[in-house]
Amino acid sequence: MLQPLPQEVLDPLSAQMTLRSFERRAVVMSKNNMQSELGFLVDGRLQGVDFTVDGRSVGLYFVDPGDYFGELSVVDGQAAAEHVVAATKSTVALLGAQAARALISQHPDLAWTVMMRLAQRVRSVIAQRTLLGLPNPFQRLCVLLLQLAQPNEPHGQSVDQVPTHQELAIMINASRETVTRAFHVLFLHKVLEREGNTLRLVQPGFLKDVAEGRAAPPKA
Amino acid sequence: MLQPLPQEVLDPLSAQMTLRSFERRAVVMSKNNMQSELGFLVDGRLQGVDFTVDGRSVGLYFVDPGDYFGELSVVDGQAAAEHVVAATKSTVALLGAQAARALISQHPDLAWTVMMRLAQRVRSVIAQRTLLGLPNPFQRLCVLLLQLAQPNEPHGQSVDQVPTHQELAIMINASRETVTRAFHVLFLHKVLEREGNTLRLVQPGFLKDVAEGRAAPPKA
DNA sequence: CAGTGCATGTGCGCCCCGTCACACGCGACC
DNA sequence: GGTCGCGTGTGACGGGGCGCACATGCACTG
Repeated sequence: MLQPLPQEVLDPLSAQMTLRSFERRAVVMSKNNMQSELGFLVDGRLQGVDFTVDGRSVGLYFVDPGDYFGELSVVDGQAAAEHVVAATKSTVALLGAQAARALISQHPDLAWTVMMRLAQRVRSVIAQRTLLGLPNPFQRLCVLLLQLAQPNEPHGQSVDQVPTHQELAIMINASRETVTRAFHVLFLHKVLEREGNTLRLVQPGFLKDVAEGRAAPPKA
Repeated sequence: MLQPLPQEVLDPLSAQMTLRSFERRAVVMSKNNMQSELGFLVDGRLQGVDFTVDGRSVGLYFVDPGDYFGELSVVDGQAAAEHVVAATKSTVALLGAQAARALISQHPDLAWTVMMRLAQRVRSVIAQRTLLGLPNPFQRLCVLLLQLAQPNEPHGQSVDQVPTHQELAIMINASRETVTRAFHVLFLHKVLEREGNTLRLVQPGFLKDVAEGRAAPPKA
C-alpha cells in the first residue's frame, strides 16, 4: 500500500507508527472496538474471525506479511467488523486512524489504492456469501477448496497452510465431522492428495463439476 | 452522492449522462459484463441479484430512488459482481466508467464518499454472510427481518415493501415453504402483523431472542 | 365472468446432516 | 517414557427441512 510513497513521506510516517508483537492466539484487534487503527503485518500470520449473533464463528480469512488490515474502520469510523487474532507469533505496525485518514487525504493515489482494496474486500465477502448460499455441505467444501487454491502454481493447484477440519467447517457452515467425511470421500476418489502441510487438488475439474451442480456429491 | 458538487460541475456532467427507462423485470446491468457504468436511480425500484455457481440465486438487495449502483466495477474495473434488474418500471441515469473515474479523481471529497459507500457495502455483505452462518432457517429469518426493519420509525419497527416468501427464502437460503411455515408461527404468536404491504414487528424483542439463540425456535 | 398468472398455505415422506460418544495417532513438553 | 492436548476418524441416532404435490385466494386481462 505504501510502496508508491516517496522516502521523505515515509520517514515522518514511521515515527507515528507503533511496532508491536503478538503471541500466538493473542487478539490484535477486537470487534466493536471503537478506537481504530490501520495495521500492517510485518511478520507472522493473522486471521480474521467473525461471530454470528448466537456466538458461533464464521468467515475466517488470513492476513499474510506485507498486507494490511483494519482499513474498514479507518474509512467509515465505525467499530471493527471482525476480530483479528495472531495465527502465529507476529509483529505488526500500527497507525492511528486519524493519521491514516490524513495520509489518505493528502495522497489521492492512496485513496484509489484504498478504494481498490475495499472493492476487493466486497468481492471476497460476496464470494463467501455465494458459497454459503449453496444447499449442500459437500458442494460448499468443493467451492471453498477451489477458492483457497486460487493463487497458486499453474499445473496442479494446491492449498498451502491447510486449515484444520474445524476451521474449514466454520467457513462452510458445517460440522467438523461432515468435513472429515467429505475429505475421506475425496481422498478415496483420488480428487485430493495430502502432502505434509499442503493439499494437492489432483482433479480440480471434478471439484468444479460438483461445485456447479453438474456432478452429484458422491456418497462413498 | 453528487449533492456536494457545485452547479457548474453538474451541468456539463449531465451532458455526459444517459437517461434510460426500464420495464419491470428488465435487466439494467448484468453480471460479468465488462463495460461498466455508474448508475443513478431516478425513479422506481431496482434489485440486485446474485447467483451461486450452480444457478440458484442469493443475496438480493434493493436500490431506491436517489441511490446509485455499479460503483464496484467502476472502482476496480472488474466485471459486475451482480445482476441488477428493475423491480418496478424505473428510470436510470447512467455515466460511463471512465467519466465516473475522472470525476472521482478530480474531487477528493467524492473519493471519500465512494470509500464510505464501499465500506458500507462490505459491512452489509458481511451482515448477510453472518446471517447465512446461522444453522437454523427460523433463526435466519428472524435476523433478516430485524435487518430489513433497521431504518424505520422509533416506536414499532416495520418492514415496508415486504418481499415475497420466495425472495425471503432466497436471502436466507431456505425453501419457500419453510419461510411460509415460519411466518405462520410468527403470526400465531403475534410477533408479526401484516398490514397491507407493510409488516409490523410487534415483538422485536422476541425476534432478537431467537436470533441470538436465547429462545428456541417455536414449533407451533 | 372465465381464464391465467402469482403469492401463499399445508400435508407427507425421505434423507441428510448435526450431535453425541468414543477411539486413535501424533507432537509437545516435563 | 508418560501424558496431555489436539486433530482426526467413525458409528449410531434423531430431527428438521427440502422437495413434491396439491389447494386456495387474489389481481389483472381478455
